[in-house]
Amino acid sequence: MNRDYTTAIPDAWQNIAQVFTALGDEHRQRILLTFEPGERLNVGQIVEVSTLSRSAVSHHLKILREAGVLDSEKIGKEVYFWLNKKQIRESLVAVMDYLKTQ
Amino acid sequence: MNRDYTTAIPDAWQNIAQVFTALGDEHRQRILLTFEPGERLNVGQIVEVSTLSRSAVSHHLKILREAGVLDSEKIGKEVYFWLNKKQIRESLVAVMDYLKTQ
DNA sequence: TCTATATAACCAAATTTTTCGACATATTGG
DNA sequence: CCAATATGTCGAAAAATTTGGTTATATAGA
Repeated sequence: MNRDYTTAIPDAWQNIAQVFTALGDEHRQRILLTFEPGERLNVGQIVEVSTLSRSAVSHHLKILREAGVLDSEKIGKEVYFWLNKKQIRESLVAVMDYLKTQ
Repeated sequence: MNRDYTTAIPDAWQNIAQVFTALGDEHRQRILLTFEPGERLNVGQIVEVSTLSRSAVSHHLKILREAGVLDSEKIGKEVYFWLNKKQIRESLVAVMDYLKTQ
C-alpha cells in the first residue's frame, strides 16, 4: 500500500487530471462530439448547436482548452477551436502505461 | 459539424463518461494511486492513509465502483477493493478508437 | 473614426458535489 | 444472544462548479 496519499499525484499526472476532469462533464463531451473529423469550429457555431448560453459554452471551452483537449486560434473576430488529438492521446497513453505496471 | 447535440452521446460512451468523471477528482486519483500492483485494500486501510473522513472515502469508493474503475468483494466484516484494469483499459481504448476516426 | 460583431471576463444566483457526524446494518467472537 | 468492529446510508452544511446576464475588449467594415 502506497501511504504518501498527499503527495501521491506525480507531476506527469497533473495534466492528466485536468484532461479527465474536462472529459468528465456531459456538456463538454457533447461539445467534443460536435466536431467532425478534422473540423474547426468557432464559438458561435458551438453555441448554435448547444442548449446552453454563450457564457456557459465559453466557460466549458475554456476548461477544455486549459486541459489541452482543444486548441484554439483567433482569426479575425472569431476564435476557432479544434481537437488536440495528440494531447488527448498522450493522457490516455500515460494511464495505459500506468496500468501496465499494475 | 454534428448538430444533434442533445443525442450526441452514444450508448457506449455512457460508461466512459462515468469513468472520466471518476478519474477527474483528485481524491479519487489519490485513492487509485494508493494501490500497489495487484493489491487489494479494504476501506479501513484506505481511510487510514487518506485525509478524509470515513464517509467521504466511502462516497468516493462508491463512485469509483459504480464507474467500474474499482471492483469490490466483501470478506467477513471487511470490503476489499481492487483496480478493475480491464474496465479502465476498455474506456481508454474506446476514446483512442474514437480519436482514430477524427 | 464610428458601428456592428465575436468573444472573453466578471459577477451573482442556481445547482451539484463533497464532506462529515450520526445512525443503521452486517458479521464475528465470546 | 450480546458486544465489538467494519462498512454503508442519511441528512444537512460547506464548498465547488455551472449558468446566464452584463460589461469589456478586439476586430472588421463603412
